[in-house]
Amino acid sequence: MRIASWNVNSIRARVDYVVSWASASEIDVLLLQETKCGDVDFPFDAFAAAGYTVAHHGLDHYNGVAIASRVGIDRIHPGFTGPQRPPFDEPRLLAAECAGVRVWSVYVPNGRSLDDPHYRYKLVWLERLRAELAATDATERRTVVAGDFNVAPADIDIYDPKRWRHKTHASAEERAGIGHLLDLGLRDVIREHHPGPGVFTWWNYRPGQFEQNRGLRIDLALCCPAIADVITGVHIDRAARAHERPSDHAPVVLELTL
DNA sequence: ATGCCTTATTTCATAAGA
Repeated sequence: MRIASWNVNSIRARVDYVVSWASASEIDVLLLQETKCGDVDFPFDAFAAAGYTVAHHGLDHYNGVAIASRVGIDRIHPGFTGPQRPPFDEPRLLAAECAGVRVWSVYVPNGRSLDDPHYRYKLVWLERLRAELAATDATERRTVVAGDFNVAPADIDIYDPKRWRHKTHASAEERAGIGHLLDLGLRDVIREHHPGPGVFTWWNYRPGQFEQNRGLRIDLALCCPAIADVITGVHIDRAARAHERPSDHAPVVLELTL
């Protein structure tokens, strides 16, 4: 079974490539972030033509998350449990069950800068995600929580840590937010399978950044122990980032044997 | 010190991303 996660930076801008990539890569379950469209504008037909059923949670041209599956999908749950006051009602979280695995597509708020109100929002959002996962016994059942977490968990996840020392994505508070998710018992399987430096999932669009591998590892796949134990490979598909008119994120592919 | 690029919509400008 293959489960992938990809921040596509607008699904409508590159739906043909995303669907063809998923088919060619034999992805069974694809978690998408930043679809940047409302439900009525999501290109369901293009996915259906390739055999994927899609659950989408989007509102307008910001945020938006989806789960595309060719192995069935049910128990779809958008957002946090219960009514949410703005901005916690932004479409950034979607859970569903696919072939016996509970999958979560996650798009953590950016934070913008350490002195911006969005930074505090980001920290609270991460804590709410922790509470949501704890309430659903995420570590007790087959669970994959993947997406764009907008946090580089450690200095090794940044091409130039000094440059990011006082910026969002690298602060101790944000890293603690990720740490609390791991404290639940979830495991960072990208890092487990790729312990060395230079392992990134995002590169700035500016010229040369990708070519020189000046990136960040901010897309994560956090798995319960039962899933983490049966993962046979983790692949960050840099070819997709090298494609014409790409997303600024590369897809992360998990190969597992259930 | 700042912009570089890309997306979308309120388009020849702005907000947001990370």
